[in-house]
Amino acid sequence: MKQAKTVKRNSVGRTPKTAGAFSDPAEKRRLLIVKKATRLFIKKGYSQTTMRDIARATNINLGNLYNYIDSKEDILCLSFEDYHDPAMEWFEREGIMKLDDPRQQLEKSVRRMLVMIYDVMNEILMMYRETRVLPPKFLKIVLQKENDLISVFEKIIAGGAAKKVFHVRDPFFAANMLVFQLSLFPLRSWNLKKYTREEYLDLAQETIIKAIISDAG
Amino acid sequence: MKQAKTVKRNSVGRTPKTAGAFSDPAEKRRLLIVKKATRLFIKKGYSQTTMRDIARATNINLGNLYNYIDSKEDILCLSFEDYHDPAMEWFEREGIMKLDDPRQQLEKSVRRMLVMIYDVMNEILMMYRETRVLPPKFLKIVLQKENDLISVFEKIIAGGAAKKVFHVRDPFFAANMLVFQLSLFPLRSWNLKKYTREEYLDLAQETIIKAIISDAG
Amino acid sequence: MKQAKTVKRNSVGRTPKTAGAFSDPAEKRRLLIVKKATRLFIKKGYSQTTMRDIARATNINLGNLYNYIDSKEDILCLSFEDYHDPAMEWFEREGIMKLDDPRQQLEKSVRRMLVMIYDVMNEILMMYRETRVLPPKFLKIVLQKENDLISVFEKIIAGGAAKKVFHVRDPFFAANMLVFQLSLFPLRSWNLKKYTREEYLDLAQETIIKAIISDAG
Amino acid sequence: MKQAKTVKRNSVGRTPKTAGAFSDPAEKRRLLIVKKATRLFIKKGYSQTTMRDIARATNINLGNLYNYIDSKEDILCLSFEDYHDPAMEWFEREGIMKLDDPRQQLEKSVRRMLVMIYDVMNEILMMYRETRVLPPKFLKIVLQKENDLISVFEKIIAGGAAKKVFHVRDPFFAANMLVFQLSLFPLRSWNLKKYTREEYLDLAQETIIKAIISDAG
DNA sequence: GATGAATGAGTATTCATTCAT
DNA sequence: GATGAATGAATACTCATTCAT
Repeated sequence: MKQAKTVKRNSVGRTPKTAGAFSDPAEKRRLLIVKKATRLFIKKGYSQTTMRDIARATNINLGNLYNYIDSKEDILCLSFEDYHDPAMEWFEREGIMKLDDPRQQLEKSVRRMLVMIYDVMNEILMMYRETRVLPPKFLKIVLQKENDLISVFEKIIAGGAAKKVFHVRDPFFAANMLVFQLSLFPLRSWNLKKYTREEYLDLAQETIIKAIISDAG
Repeated sequence: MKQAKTVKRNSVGRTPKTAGAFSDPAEKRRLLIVKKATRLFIKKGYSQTTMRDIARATNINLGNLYNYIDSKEDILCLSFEDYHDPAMEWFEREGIMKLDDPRQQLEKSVRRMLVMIYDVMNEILMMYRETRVLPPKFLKIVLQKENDLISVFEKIIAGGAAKKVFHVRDPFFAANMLVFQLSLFPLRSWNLKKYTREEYLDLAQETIIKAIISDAG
Repeated sequence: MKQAKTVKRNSVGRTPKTAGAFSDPAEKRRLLIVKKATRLFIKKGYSQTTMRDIARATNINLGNLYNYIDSKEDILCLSFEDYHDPAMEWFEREGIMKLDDPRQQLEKSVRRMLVMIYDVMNEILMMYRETRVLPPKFLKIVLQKENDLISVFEKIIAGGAAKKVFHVRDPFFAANMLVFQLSLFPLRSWNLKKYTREEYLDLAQETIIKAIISDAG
Repeated sequence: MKQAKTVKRNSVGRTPKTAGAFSDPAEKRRLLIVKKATRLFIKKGYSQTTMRDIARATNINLGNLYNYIDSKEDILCLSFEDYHDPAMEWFEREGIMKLDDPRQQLEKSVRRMLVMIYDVMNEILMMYRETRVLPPKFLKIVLQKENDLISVFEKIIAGGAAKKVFHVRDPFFAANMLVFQLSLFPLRSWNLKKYTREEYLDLAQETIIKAIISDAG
């Protein structure tokens, strides 16, 4: 919040991801911090996690921590990053948007997203909870990424509707609801414990897709 | 060392709601505190809201505040209360469970819940975010109330399925998804601003119900 | 500490003890306060006892309390009073100082003091502990009263020494030690629990007197 | 929620006293805190001494204080420690218990204890006053140490009684009284100011011992 | 005299962040 | 880069005392 400091403050605006990024020991250290801190944020909440907690968890001296990150808030921002990118990359990689069959397109996408989200459910929950703490500038970026995912689904739905395979009145709204439904598990896991991972995935997929496909009304 | 306080500690054990409750000026004051504090929790988050903030917002002296509430946590608990009860009361009052037509039953219920939730969206969002801060004992109560609502919808869905009006594989899961979908607006309002209240309500209702009724798969 | 307020502030300088003192309902109330507060001071210590505690214990409204006493400190002062007077009165009443036999004089006095102190041991302990809180002016009075008792014993001892019945080098010192020894039980009761009241009284009396009488050295 | 602190919490469990303890600058700092705080406790009482007072007195920043101690109570506990150990160590070192002559044994012991107590009279007084504040667990330890001293004297007295040198009915009681008498000066110094240190020591020693030795009754 | 709400200064403790070494 | 002590502002909560009714 303070000010653009020196150089380090690439955190929010960063994503260097140059080839050498992971061989950079400083980057590696930063990653460790974010990972451990995220675990703590998940367990105790952002506000209740102290820098001392993070120092202890990472085995990095409290003062030294600040050689890698700028502020506690900074860690949260770094923690938020990268949770959408893998999703978008998967769409790219799998060439989903080039599929002809809308139904297959939808099914594959929904299944994949459900799986990805299920596996990082704790992080998702944390994000829902701690979003408010984000600095506005960073919040915008996060919301934009969320929007990107919604746009992808909007396209898929609109495409299927054009081909009369899907029956939705408003593709944008449907995409919003769909993406929201993907988070059912992270936000309600306390009530869904009786299902196995596979049971959940099947049920969720079926329920989500039915609303797009069916023409009942 | 503490001491058995006085009676005040009705917070977790429920507000009395006796006929005279609202004529009790102390009760009124407590209500004011909770209301103003809730606004602050919504705006800044629970942890970031200080007791001084609350004192300022209520125009009640900081020390005096503690004549009405026991602790900051206490205020949060009081704030959580009463958000589910109106829902359950409505079901009772309207005799929803006695309706014969499952479709009508479902439509009326979903519409009503969407409306109620839309109108307290900020409070709902706050609850999603601050749940972790709740003392375990109180958390249990809150989750139980949430469960009550799910149970009602589970009954409606199971009833309609028995009559072959609805087509769902797992009524419990469907009820969970349905109740979750009701919160679409509070949790994603930032992306749904382009819809008017009525537009949103119609779209949401249609989308939610379609997944229950349709037999496509 | 504040100031000599109105009239009420007779507390420290008081001892009205007029015939009507106890029929004065205000005085009665004050007495109740002091008695109950003393109990609390004994149990929890002066600093740890709050005015709210005292209000609860006396069933007198917190604000109303201040119609009878001036301050918390005031209560402590009132509590200190009157613990020496009964002792001095006993000496007067019994005509101890007029006895001829120094040994009998000493024995009767020591026994009586031991009994009196044993029966208010908690109050004595409290006084040892909370003396520091007393306002200097009042402290002086208390110490003076303590001194009065020492003086009485000094006279008895000096008298016995003159008659060659007692063998002490320094009657003033001996009196100091004697009066101090009287408080053995209040200050060390945790280690003397195995004695009955009578056992303790006998042992203490014997030990105290032996040091005065004997000529061994 | 707390967290297992670090190692610091050796307070109740005793200071390590390893050879290097005093070269440890942190230990030195802690010692400074305890020493300065003890002075304040003596002067103003524990409850009336604030952490800010202690910070000011030690010239250590208020927050920084907590890098060395865990709580205010912790300081009091640390302050209580070590006041009995030197006594017991002296008995060991001087081989007092191995002396044959009970009278010499008693005289040396009483003299030494009187001296030691005289020189820390303020601390002793403080302990009498603030004992109540101690956490029960720690209180037990303190009382045990007190008991150790009493036991030593009990042995000496019993030994002398067996040899018909001392004449006491109940060695345990006599030891209790004796140890109590040792504290005459700390608790009554306000009335003994007219004696020099040596005068006091001589008088006290004589008085205490006479009660043990003499067979008058 | 009785009530209970109000006041405001104070309390121990915490914590993100900085800095000298 | 690493260390751990230092900083100072903040935090929830308390309490003796006052005051309007």
